[in-house]
Amino acid sequence: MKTDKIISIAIADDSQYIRKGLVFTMNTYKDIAVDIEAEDGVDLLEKIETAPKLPDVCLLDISMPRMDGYDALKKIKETWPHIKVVMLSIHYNEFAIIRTFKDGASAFLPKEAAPSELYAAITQSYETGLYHTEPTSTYMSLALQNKSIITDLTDKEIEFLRLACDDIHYKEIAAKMKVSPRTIDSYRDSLFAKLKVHSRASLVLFAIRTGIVPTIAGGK
Amino acid sequence: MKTDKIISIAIADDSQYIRKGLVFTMNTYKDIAVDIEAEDGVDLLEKIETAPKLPDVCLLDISMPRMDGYDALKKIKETWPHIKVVMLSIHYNEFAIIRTFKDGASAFLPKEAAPSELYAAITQSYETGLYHTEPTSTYMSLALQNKSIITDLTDKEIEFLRLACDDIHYKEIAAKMKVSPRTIDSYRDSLFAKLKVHSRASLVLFAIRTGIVPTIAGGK
DNA sequence: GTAACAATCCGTGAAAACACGGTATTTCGT
DNA sequence: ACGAAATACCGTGTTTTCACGGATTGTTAC
Repeated sequence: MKTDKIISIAIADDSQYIRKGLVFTMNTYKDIAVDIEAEDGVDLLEKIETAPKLPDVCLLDISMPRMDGYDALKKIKETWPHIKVVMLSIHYNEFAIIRTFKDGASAFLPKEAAPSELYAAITQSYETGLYHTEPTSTYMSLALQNKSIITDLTDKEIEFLRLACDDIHYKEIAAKMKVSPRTIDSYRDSLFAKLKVHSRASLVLFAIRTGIVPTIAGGK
Repeated sequence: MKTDKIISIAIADDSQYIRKGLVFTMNTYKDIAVDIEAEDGVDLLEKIETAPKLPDVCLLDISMPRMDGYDALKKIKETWPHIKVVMLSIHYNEFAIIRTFKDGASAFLPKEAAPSELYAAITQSYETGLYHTEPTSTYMSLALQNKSIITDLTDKEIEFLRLACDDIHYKEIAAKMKVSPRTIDSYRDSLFAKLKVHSRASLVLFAIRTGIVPTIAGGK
């Protein structure tokens, strides 16, 4: 490595066994030290605030209770823009990748990434602020050219999406969102167009696969 | 412990970091030895077959590529009925629990279970063949009294369920299953009744939350 | 100030999904 | 060999979902 500094990292993941595995793996690298372990976004932010010194890089999962990785990333980059964030998630798809890079992530790896790739992502993010792999750079350039499947989703669309993942009719969603059922049709139609799907079942799949709605009930 | 024998266990989970965390955790107990590590059901069965001696207990995840935990459990109990199986999964719900106990599982723990509970489940499964916790024994007695939400799902219903988790109409599912669209209606209606839901969106949620359909696309 | 764009809202008709109420056929215990 | 129960199958009508085309408001760019 260019520098002999020891990179201080924080790890946030709700599974204690994954945390243990990651800490164990990272500790095999001499120039990396795991200084913070957190089990969700809220926990992570608290621990960063009270730590004697800020971490250089955060390793973030997406699906976590209380505060998920999307929101934690946003907060971190707002508060400490120089902290680099490496996403590490099972939700490895176009939407999640574009969304997190837009919010300032430095890298995005799938959860099955090899330790050596994780190490490369952390050190390069620390040194240059960015680490791209084949899928992530492809998605990014498509997004820049507006050729991406997915453009931004609005807050209303995300709210609708969450409510659509339940055993209720659009009429009831309209009541909960306090808008007309016709407006719900519009949210749905615009989501269909953006995601290139044609059924509510597909919306549910999208919501779960991106982590917008938790896999397990009552998670978020 | 009653016995001073060292319990030989096998671990199957598709995440290398979870495997590492579990091995690390289990190795802190003197009377447990992790002798087999596998990344999916197929891998596990191969390794059990070629091992110098059979494991006493298997620790099984549900969602894995190639062969999932449901099928791996079935194969193990068919081939080596005396091997005890402890399920350890994020899919901790009534359906998954009842289904795996019917197929001969000895215990079912959620993925966030503490190491001490995991240890208790393994040792007690080894000694008595069963380890129940509050949720699992409640679900089991409800199932015995036929008061359970979910009775068994037929093979056709599960096949339909998998196909329903896609952006296609029932008509196309009927074509793929080579039955009339009316028959598809029946599969759907009987699933609605068994699961007490009223929409296809809910079927998708059920399929993902039980692990019948993988969270990530193209997984199984 | 207005063109361009995005977000919100809406009417209508066609298509799909869903509810209800059935009939064969098979399986299984006795 | 029999009835009970589970499975596979189907017709019809209602409700919901979806597609298409359009109107209104608010924001930004110049």
